[in-house]
Amino acid sequence: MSATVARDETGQEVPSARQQAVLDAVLALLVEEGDQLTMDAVARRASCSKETLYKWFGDRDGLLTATVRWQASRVHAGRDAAGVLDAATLRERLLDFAVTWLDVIAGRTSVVLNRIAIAHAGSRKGNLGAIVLANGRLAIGGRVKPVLEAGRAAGLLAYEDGETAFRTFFGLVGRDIQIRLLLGDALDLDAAEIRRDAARAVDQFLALYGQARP
Amino acid sequence: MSATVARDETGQEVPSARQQAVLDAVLALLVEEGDQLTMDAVARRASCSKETLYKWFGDRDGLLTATVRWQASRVHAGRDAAGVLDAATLRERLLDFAVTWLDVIAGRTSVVLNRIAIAHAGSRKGNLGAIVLANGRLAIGGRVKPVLEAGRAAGLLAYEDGETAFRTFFGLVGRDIQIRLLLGDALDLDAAEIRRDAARAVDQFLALYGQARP
DNA sequence: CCAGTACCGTACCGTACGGTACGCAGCGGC
DNA sequence: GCCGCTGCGTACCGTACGGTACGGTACTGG
Repeated sequence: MSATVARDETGQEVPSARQQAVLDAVLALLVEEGDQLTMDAVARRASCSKETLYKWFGDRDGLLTATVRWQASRVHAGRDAAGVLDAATLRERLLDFAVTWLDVIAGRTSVVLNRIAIAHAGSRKGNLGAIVLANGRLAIGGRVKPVLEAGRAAGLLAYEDGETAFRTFFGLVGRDIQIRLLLGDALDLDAAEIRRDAARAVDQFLALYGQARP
Repeated sequence: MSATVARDETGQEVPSARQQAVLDAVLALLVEEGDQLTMDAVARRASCSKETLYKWFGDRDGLLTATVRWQASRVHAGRDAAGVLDAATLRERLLDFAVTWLDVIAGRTSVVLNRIAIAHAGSRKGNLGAIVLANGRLAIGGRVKPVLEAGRAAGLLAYEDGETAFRTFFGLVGRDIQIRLLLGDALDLDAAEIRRDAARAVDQFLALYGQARP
């Protein structure tokens, strides 16, 4: 109940350096060991006592939640410089989103964390799922939609419902990749393939929603 | 080791009526209780003994595998009458696939089974994931691609790689729906919305790949 | 009528794992 | 130096659950 814990701009507690090390250990274990993560293993890996884990994170769910948040806090990078768009810039911005998104969902960490969250959503108390959703699908949506809006304002895109347009973009980019990875399909994408996929998705999106500037 | 078990055309054993009842009990429990499925619960629900469960299915994994296969065997309906396509028929066939697919992935059973399979894929022995994949994504792919081929043969579609074209179709239909449901997002689609979504996806797909018959 | 088989119900076992208790070392404050 | 605090290491507890054993019942074939 100390009043000295740091908090970020949204009021979330930000873990101390030692706690971050513990959370990184959790991520490492998750990636290496598949998901049968035990508190003992975490304590051993992080060289801390189980009692400390329980003191800091409450229980196993708390540890998982903190881990997911911690990972999420790393992904939020990316600049969204605003301003009036031209066609080339719009394309480039969409391409950037697409590449970033594919990089994320194709990463081992994302796959494992999504698996955890999905399993969690299956057994009541589905806040983990909500967190992952908020920091994945919804976060990228929140960042892409303003770009689409700017594109429409500049006369480069035509659509009625921004949500629908974004979800189409999402579908064109992700296709079956995420579900296949979650289900254990090998399917490793290298950077070149990701760029190709992203470019194809952007081309298709612009073919559907783009229009020449009037 | 009785030699009298029935087998289907692919050599899979097909469960007896009593066994089917057990598997249905598993499905019901899965849907009702989230996924913390215990052998005790199954035995109680199906009014059979645990010993029988182990005799029939080997172990818990075997029971899960049989359940997934059993559910998969139900979905394989759907006529694929071949022949030369005209534009309206092609559209209708694609629409039918899209509606069917959305119906499946939006169903409680599919969500729960996918969750099980994904959790399973996270902890070694990922055959459950492979089975779900084979009967979901891959099965529908196998059925859609011939239709696309027929459309191309009829000069109604233009594409180079059938796999890519199909995956685009898949992305346009599914978008973020499956991952959101798996993560516990409420998002309940009624039949009308599914039809709208499916129609939009087909329109978009034809906008990308369709061409007037020369 | 008996033997064999199939299966239900239930008691039981072993263990893995979440969670707690306790001893001990390092360290800052008085 | 002594005291309290934080946190490591480890031993420990309780329980849920996978898997097994066993007794009892119904049915079938001989």
